[in-house]
Amino acid sequence: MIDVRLIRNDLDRVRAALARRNDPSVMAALDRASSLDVRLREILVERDQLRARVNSISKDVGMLRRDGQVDQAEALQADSRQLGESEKQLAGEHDALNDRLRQELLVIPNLPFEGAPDGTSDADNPVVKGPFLPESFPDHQRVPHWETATALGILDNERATKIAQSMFTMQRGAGATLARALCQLALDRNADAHEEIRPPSLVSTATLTATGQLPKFADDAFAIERDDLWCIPTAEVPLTSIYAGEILDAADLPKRFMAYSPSYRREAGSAGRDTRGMLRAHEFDKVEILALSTPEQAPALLDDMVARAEGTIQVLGLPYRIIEICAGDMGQSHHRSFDIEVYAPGADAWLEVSSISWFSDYQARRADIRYRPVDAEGKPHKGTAFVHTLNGSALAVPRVWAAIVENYRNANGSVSVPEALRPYMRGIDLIEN
RNA sequence: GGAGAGGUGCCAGAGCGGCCGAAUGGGAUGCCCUGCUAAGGCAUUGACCCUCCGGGGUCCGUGGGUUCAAAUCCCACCCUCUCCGCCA
Repeated sequence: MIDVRLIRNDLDRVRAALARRNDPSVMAALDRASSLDVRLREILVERDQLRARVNSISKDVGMLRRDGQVDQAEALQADSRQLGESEKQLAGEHDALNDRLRQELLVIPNLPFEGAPDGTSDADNPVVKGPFLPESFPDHQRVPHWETATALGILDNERATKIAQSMFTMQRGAGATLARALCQLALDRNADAHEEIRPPSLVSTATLTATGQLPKFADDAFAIERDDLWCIPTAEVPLTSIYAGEILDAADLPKRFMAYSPSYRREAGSAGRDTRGMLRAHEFDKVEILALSTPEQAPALLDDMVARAEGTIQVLGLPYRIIEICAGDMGQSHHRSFDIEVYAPGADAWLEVSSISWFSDYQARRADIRYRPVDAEGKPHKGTAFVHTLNGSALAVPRVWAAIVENYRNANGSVSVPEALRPYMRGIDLIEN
């Protein structure tokens, strides 16, 4: 969430920044938050003054009783009881207002990065690198991966649906091996700078709130209500909260993590879209990279993470482009965001295979992840500050899998295994019937 | 799942309902002493909120309650540890 003091001290700037998101409901929430904050502070001051009086009377009562002056003590107690009543009432009002303010703040999105492009939808996202495409695609690559893969026996979505539900997938044989090889490749390529984590795939409500999915996007997540747990929609969720509620040393930053994990999404708003093949599923595998950093370190880390995701796509030899997300199309928590898209000639579509984002201190404030800042000489400042968080997919398996099946399809219907994956394929370099 | 014990500051650990934001020890930092090292002396050492910058308030696992007053009493929940049960 954004800093309420920013709303208090520089409402115009916040309003201007959020206006770029092009969402009237956000502006309304901002106005409500602003006036709630004003009233909240009035009540806070009043409540604290009452508390101060109760505290000081109570001290006097204690002393009078010790000195045996029971009558005077009881008179003061009667006073204090009265004050206590009004204090209790004010405290209740304060807590109620505070809850309402927090609810408003939780749905107010992050301020977009000043340099992020303007725009209102994905149509306005500029291509900032590429596209890197071959001159043309032969006809044998113009076959959708679900046809090729089903024919080769490496994709069996019919049975996945029987076992679970629609929008679940199942890879078999070399297809399953290929999926796992992609994970292994992505992990190996990022192991130089990241600690590997195997996080929980089910998390608490607090954890899912920290990264921004709750309360606003509850319908997008699978809930295990009996146990008050949620299926993670991405490893970003547990990784971000590793240091929730903790204060880190500046010298330990950046902290960089990578994790393979399954990801679960209800895809509530996308029934019927991209339902074929591997393009959109309720469960998929992904390798995520993530950093906790100082504000100063964040921009360079963002570049580095984009370059890492791009490098993996390059080494797989897939056609791709990089787009920057415009202010009106950014996710709620995002400050600045880039997508890598791979071209799938069979489906004739650009597939988003990686999204790398900088969240400034938005998630860290929700998760309460702080650090002790230091000055130029390395001496600690007074106080603490929130870290910045960044994360992105190092590799999202299903869409890359799909793009490989389409781009590496041979004229006879077989699929070649990209060089970079062969070490992980138990000697399989051609997938055929 | 059953039985028991426990959750206090960076760590360990004390804490009678008021004199407790909290003893004591350790650690860390600064200064002093010391030829160097070891030892020693002194001091500092939590976070957060509001502020008319004088100050005021909150936090002893979390949330409620009792009381003029709660780390301390009561209730619920969470977590940790030990034993038993179950189990990949």
